[in-house]
Amino acid sequence: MEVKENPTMEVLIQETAEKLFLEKGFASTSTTEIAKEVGCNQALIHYYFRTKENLFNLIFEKKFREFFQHIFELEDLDKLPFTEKLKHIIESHFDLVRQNPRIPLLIVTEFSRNPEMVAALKEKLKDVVTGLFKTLNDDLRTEIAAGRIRQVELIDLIFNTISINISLFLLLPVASEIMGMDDKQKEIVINHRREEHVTLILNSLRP
Amino acid sequence: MEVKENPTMEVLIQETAEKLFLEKGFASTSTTEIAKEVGCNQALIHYYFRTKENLFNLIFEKKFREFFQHIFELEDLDKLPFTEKLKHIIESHFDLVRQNPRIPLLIVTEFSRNPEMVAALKEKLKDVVTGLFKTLNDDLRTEIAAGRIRQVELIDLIFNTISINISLFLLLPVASEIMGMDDKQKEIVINHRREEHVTLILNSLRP
DNA sequence: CATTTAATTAATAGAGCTATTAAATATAAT
DNA sequence: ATTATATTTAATAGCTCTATTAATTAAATG
Repeated sequence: MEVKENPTMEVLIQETAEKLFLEKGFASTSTTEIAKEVGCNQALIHYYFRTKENLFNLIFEKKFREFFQHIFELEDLDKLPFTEKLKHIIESHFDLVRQNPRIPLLIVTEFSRNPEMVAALKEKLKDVVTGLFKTLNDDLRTEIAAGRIRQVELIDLIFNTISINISLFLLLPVASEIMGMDDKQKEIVINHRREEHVTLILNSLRP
Repeated sequence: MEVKENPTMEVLIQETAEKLFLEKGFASTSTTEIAKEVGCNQALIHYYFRTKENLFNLIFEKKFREFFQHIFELEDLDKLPFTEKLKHIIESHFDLVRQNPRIPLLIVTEFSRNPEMVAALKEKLKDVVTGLFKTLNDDLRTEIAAGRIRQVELIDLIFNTISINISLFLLLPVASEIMGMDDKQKEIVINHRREEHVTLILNSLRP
């Protein structure tokens, strides 16, 4: 095993492929194009990854896992009161999506191309999900019982959070074009929405 | 001008193309495939529409316009109190997306392929948008002034509604696969979420 | 009916894409 | 230094795709 000093061609290809697949999806990205952007021969991609599908699946799995792991990798929030905890979860999910704005789209579009792939990955989520969900659900039940929060299912709460966060970064490119916004304005909107999402979810939980 | 009795080849092609483009997007749908599904010669598609891009743009514009027009084609809600009006808007937007679950995805993905297209269509929205938004915003300001609703911008309210509605139908295919849901269960979830979306938005507006 | 026009097909040019193979070059090992 | 191994490239087979053209069939018109 050699130590990787400078970016190896293999990783350079993977990084470039990742960028292009996220930008344009599987079908619209050719190995020829990846090679051109990397500055290497097109056959090299097949030398390292054999098929385009292989390369894509590798990247997809990695991104998929990273993305969902981060969602549930929350530091010890135990000490915080429930709404503070929730606020923290919403915000860190928001930040995660902000840093990976195209991954939800990739997952959704890849799913129509190849439903088995996502199905195959669900196992990897099971335990990670049950972990956080169990304690969070206990907390939620306690709050509801104490009358501090309206009757609501955890799954709905999570769905609301994910929905509102991913939609922003899904729609922003289109919306900003329609409204003629520059980068600075987008930045302002994003920061504003970060607060709005917390307000939306937390306010909606009041009994 | 002839009366179209049976579906003409031209419209049959358009309908089939519409179906396939919505299912698999522009890049993954070939004119060869459309022809095969229609049961005609592949050249016929180019005879009627010259290019694949042409055919796609035609369909895209039509769907785009239909979709946004329906959003703002609300019957006279003037008599209703504000929250009732809002409830109605959320629900009818929900129903619109339910009937066209893949169009938001089409718009978003097409936008990365061809940003000018969406930019070009924004004109068609301007007047339609300003119409409803003006009166709705007046209502909203009145409610806020009267202390019946928290301080909120109309644009955020609309963004919240659109986000939560489109996300459901974007994520449901993936989520239902991960959770192993059948059609009946999906139906139940959809109906449940329809109520939850109204609750979420309306509750969040309380001062 | 004869002729013009429209609809449809067969054939194919031309391009790009994926994947493989064999040759060339660089790197490591003995 | 020589051999072995790994990396990279050139060339190309084999597909599939889009678009065009010319030929064929069907429909409409005078």
